[in-house]
Amino acid sequence: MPSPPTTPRRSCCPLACSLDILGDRWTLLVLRDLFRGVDRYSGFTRSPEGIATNILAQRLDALIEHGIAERFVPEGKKHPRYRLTQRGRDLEPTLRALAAWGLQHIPGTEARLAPKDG
Amino acid sequence: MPSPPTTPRRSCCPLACSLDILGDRWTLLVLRDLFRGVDRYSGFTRSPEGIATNILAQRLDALIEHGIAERFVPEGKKHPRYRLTQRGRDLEPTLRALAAWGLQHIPGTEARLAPKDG
DNA sequence: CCAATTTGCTTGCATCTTGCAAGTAAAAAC
DNA sequence: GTTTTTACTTGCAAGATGCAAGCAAATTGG
Repeated sequence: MPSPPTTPRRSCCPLACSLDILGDRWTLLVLRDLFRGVDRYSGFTRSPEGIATNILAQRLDALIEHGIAERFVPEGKKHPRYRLTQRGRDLEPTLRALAAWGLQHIPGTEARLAPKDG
Repeated sequence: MPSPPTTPRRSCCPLACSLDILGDRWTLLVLRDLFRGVDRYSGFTRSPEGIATNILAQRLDALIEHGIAERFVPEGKKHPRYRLTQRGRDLEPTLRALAAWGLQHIPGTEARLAPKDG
């Protein structure tokens, strides 16, 4: 469920609205990690970009609030895990398109997000 | 020609590098306008999101610096115009994917970027 | 079972980025 | 040739980000 718009939206343009949610330097990287199977807080912090923990906490909360990811606690454990929802998985084409562009146009980039399988 | 990385890149991940260039709330909206055929400074400011002029100038400069857009002056005119380069046009799949996601998942959004034609 | 380590955060603060409102000189329109 | 528009720049307040600590609960190791 997308809660009522937290950030007042700038327009009804779907691109603008998407950017209200995803348009910053970190959110899509957290998404990328989720796609790769990272599911624990400490996992995200180990990615090479080195996200600060306060930013990470904030981004995870926002992703959950927007229904893109969810928190869950595995049987018999206490530490929470994170996973994508369907809404989050639907962002795969976006991530692939962006990554493909980077790979093609930015020298020195290397593919990591698996081409077809995870 | 991509000039030597202006912003020190956070990693060699193509997604991260793309986000170093495009990952903010305005850049992709300027791109959207360019795709729609907006080619003048004042045109961008009339989009419903209402970009501030200092941000616009900054973003246009960055897009040009990264070879995504270019400035040109039409015959007999003095005021500059802007257009996408091939590198910029290659971002179309990304814009479409993001817009499609917004359209599908964010209530109250309306399509504008033409489905096939411009 | 108990000590040591890891995890999942929060807090504080300096710095960078945004947003808003004016201001301006050159260009274009009338 | 006077009015309007255009394409910016500047200044400043407010918000976001980055970094380093700090901390209690959870997990690991012996």
